[in-house]
Amino acid sequence: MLNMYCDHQKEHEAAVQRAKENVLNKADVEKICAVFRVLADTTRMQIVHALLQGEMCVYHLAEVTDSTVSGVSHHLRILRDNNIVKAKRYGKNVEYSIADEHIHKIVRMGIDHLTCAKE
Amino acid sequence: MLNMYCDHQKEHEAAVQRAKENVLNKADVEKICAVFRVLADTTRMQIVHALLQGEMCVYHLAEVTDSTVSGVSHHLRILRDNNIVKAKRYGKNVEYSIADEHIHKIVRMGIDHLTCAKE
DNA sequence: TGAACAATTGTTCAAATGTTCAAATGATAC
DNA sequence: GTATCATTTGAACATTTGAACAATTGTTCA
Repeated sequence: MLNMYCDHQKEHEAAVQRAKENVLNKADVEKICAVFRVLADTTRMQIVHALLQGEMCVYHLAEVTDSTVSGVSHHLRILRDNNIVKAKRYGKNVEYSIADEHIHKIVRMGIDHLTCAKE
Repeated sequence: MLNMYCDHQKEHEAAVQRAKENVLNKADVEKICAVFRVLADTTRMQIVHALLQGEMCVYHLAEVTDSTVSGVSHHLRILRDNNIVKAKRYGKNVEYSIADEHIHKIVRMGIDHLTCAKE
């Protein structure tokens, strides 16, 4: 009998109820996860972290992150497509920067979670 | 000539300098990314979001997220291994909850980023 | 003990992902 | 126009990943 499945149902009924009422719709979940998915790659995280220090071109990003220019460019495309960084062309060079104040906060939070976990 | 590579080097020199001085070490980057990687899956995001409403068992989580108990259990293992949720056994049942105040904030931030992007 | 329930684990497979190299595009200066 | 620099793109490859199923472990109660 399904209703008997969880002995603590009464205690946790309210939480389950709230959870069912607050289900995020599929599209929203997908969008939220997309941001995290983009930030879940070490090379991209390094790129974003570098850009928190200021505008920079592919070449320097490759230097700082110890990757190839091509590789970084691929990652920058993903970051751009997801509105995490933005690009500006100055003649031959393209300078990248963080697109959104939220990204600062999200990354900062990730770092905080790390340093807190260390203690 | 490498030094000539970026015409804006002078303007962005400082940022590059700071970025090089602030490089996160490999292990730290990996740990930060791990959190994001775990939160980057739609099923896991739904699980975490549900748990933000309160403690819950696998069965209810499967119900709320419209997945199989087995699948949810696999995901819960990943979430546990990464200190995102914690488990408590009450007799036959295991109740899960969010492990860390930071997770609340990180997820909240992800949702904020979404709603802000909508406007 | 065994029966029934709750949850976890192992394995397999298709799909998605990151990295690399070579080629192509964009931009400037001659 | 050509030459050169800066960046992007495409394709091939290896790796990682999540979903699904069956089998297993842990717990309670008769």
